Amino acid sequence: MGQMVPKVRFAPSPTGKLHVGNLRTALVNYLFARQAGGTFMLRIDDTDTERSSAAYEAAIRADLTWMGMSWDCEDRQSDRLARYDEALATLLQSGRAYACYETAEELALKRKAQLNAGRPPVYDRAALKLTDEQKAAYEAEGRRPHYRFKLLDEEVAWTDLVRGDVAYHMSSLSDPVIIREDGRVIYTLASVVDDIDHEITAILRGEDHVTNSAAQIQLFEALGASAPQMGHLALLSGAEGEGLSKRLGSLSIEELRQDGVEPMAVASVLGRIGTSQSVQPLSAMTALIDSFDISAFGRATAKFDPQELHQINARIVQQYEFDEVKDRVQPLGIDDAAFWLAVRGNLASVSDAKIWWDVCHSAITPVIEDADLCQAAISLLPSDDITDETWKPWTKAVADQTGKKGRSLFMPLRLALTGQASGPEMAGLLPFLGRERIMARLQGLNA
RNA sequence: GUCCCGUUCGUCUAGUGGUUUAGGACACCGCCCUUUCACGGCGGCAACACGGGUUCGAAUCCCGUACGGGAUGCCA
Repeated sequence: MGQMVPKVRFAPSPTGKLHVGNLRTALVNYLFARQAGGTFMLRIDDTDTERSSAAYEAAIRADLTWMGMSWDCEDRQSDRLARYDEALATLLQSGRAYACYETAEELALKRKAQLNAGRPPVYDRAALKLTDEQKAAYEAEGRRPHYRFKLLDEEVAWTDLVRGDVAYHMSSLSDPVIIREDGRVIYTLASVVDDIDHEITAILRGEDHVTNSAAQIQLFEALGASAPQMGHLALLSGAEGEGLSKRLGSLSIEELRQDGVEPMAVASVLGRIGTSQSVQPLSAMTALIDSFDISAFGRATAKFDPQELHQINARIVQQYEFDEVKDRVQPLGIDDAAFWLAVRGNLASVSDAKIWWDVCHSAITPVIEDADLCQAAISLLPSDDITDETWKPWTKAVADQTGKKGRSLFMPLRLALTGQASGPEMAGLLPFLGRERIMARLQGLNA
């Protein structure tokens, strides 16, 4: 079993945008498959037709593609409805599924009553006792049945890929509804049927699914299959410890992308957070794949800090060669490898290069902190071509003449030449400024 | 309410009864390097949620408490 080639799936429901919690699940599945030379499948879980939309599905695909996570095959639940009907028939025949006629309101009422009585809100299986006459009467009334899967009252145990031995008593669980009153299948059933048909070997998902998994293990067995391996990742929380995975709006991947976050920064953080491996800026997915280890994931909720993401991002950006960002900076008007090299060390995002491009190519308002020093600099600027060799002798000469050194020598020049207190190495920036701007800015002129 | 799960430096964690003055990474602070910032090098600060118990000995085992998370849907 340990030698089998894994086949895993990421099964989003297209009812919202991907957020960091979702994407982490996808990434873990992807890495798990890729490391073992297995198969990574994308499955669209669109059984909830009311909430699903094509736009969300497109957004999910776009996010995965942007991340560089390719999938080997895909399927969608809405294309497989006939298979779910067959599964229901099988279950009905073996007595593991049964028709129910309560309305949603009646069930809500029952739950409330149980809660008030201090009992767990478990479905009482009243429908199991219905006679054929009673069922006929409901049907005559216009009620359509929904179907539940009959849980076996026993302990379900499995060895979880991340949590180790897990055991769950089914007594506090309701028989899950698997087919709605209107005939549409519910995820609980559809997912199991798909996993069987697609021969999924491991299900890696969030810890919010543990009770689902317990029930679904019985479903696998009732359908004549054995359950795949299960792995339940601890959820991520925000800085305040609040749950993240169910918060649709928070930290969408689309948003991160718009903020200039690199896909590998996202992968570097999400692939390592909550594990015993340290988060470090990895510039290639292969590095993450090679080092992936499902057993390194902890069981405790990990805090996701967007600031850490941005730090990792900056370091990845600073390592890029011009060729790697060419396609993105050219539209900004930047087509100069030397310039990229000169400024990359101070960027937080690729598009920040534009800030320094503008400093070199458009007018700015210089900050004159030490006018005397600037005058000295003007008179001492070498007359030959300005290169990255110019800065050192020039500032040396200014230092000799003015007696200034260190910060008091340096900062006024930086402020005058760039208008900013920090930035890329001045020696490298100087050639791109050009003599004219240098002279003008040292005089305090907008140039 | 009930059922699961979790709780070690600011953060992610190592640690499965003695080898631990609790280790690493990131962050932070300092020094060095660089006549800015960053990078790099060196160093530093900093944690076993609480209370009982078991034991010669507990971060590690047991019980309880607190706090947090998840589940409890004709959502996924």
